[in-house]
Amino acid sequence: MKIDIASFNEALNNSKTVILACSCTVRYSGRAESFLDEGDRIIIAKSDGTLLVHQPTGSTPVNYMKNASHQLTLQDGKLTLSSRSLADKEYLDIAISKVHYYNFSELADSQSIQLVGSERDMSDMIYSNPSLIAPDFRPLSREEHTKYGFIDVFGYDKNNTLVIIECKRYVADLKAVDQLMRYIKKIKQLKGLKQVRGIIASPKISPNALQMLLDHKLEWKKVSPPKYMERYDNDQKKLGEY
Amino acid sequence: MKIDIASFNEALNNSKTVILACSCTVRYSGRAESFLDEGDRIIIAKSDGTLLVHQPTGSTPVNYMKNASHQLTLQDGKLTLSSRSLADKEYLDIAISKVHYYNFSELADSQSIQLVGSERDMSDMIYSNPSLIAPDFRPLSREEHTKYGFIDVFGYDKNNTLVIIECKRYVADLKAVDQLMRYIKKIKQLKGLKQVRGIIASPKISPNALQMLLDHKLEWKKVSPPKYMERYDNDQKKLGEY
DNA sequence: GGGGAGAGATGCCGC
DNA sequence: GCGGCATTTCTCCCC
Repeated sequence: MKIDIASFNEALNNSKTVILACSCTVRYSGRAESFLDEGDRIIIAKSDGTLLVHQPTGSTPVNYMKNASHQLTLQDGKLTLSSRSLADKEYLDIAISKVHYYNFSELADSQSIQLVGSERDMSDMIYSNPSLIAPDFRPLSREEHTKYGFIDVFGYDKNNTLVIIECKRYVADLKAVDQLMRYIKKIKQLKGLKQVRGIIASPKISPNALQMLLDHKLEWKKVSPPKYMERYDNDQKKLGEY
Repeated sequence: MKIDIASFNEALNNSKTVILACSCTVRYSGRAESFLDEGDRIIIAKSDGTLLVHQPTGSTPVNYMKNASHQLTLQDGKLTLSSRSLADKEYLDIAISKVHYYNFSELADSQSIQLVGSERDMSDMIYSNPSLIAPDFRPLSREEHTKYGFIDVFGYDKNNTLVIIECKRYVADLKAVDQLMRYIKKIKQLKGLKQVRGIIASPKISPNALQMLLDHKLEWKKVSPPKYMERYDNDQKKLGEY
């Protein structure tokens, strides 16, 4: 397929979203260096300077650029799409041997995604329902970004011992234990406390992480992140059943 | 633009890569729940069951599916692209109000990317050039996946003290120190050693991470990941200058 | 802009 | 399959 270089570049420079399917090689230089030999790819160029190179399989782009400007050139019969981010010192060059098809249009989207079920939702839930941790647990605050560190929830147990809770939305791993231990060490140091309880709240925990927790006399409490929309949908279904 | 539902579904079911630009809403339910209100998006459906929903800005897909099967349906005048991954219990529905354009074709790509400058390349470099760490450093092995943990490089210094090196390709942070400390603790325990040196090798380190390192009598050595291709290019340029 | 941490993280490798 | 970990991580939030 023939490509109209002038109109293609005009689209790139006029806030259009450009799609190009082609056979090409890709060379990248920036934070690392990469080369991708000849093959068919889908290329997306967005108005914000994003450029994505997708192979026919896989969910992540094989190459990409951010905050870059792109230009299509034809020199000595070689068609090249170049992307440059001078600020980040990143360079990407696509040598195109065959254009399968391309398209572009002005796209408008002012919406942002609403998502439920994050770790933040989990700590909110625990704060509102402290009995999920223990019957006598009293959450004190949810100061994520304070001088004490970015702690998900902390409070006191029935013996007035300070409790630090680290939430994980899926499997808690060794890194989660590292994190909890680091927070506990810092809090002990800052508040001059001898004893602080540490709890990981997650639906699952890896065996090694659990072992490490127990080795350091820390605790695990099984808690799952909330999914309000799902509950809403289920409620709606139930209503419909009547 | 009108869409040919039968041929669209045939493309989805016959290993084609499908591109669709449209105005739509997106609902997802699976590991979490999400909703995205009306706006223009680019949708990519790959032959391996990947589905990506891209907004006109941003480098990451706003929604996505993996290992799913997709189907376009028209019911009561409502055009819907549904993606299902029964194995993962994930569901994504795109309600399409307007089709801007679409395209599909059989894409062939047997290449995989060659990348230089990773953490692995860095540990290889240190293993080959131990003087990057210290004049008398003797690397012993690069057993990344052993019972001792996934240690990048370890060896002995001039006093025959065991040295563990953790490489980071960019800024070493608190998590990197956590990791190094965990490895050291484990090695001390397994080998019954009293003293083990721990070194983070990275081009940069965050102030707090450096503080934490020094607090625990660990060390930082400034090392940058190699970029062979860049060097090759520079050599070529230099050659051209003569 | 840098630091810290989550993510529907993803992808890779090893067991 | 799970576990551990890097990633051109990306993204958000706060200082």
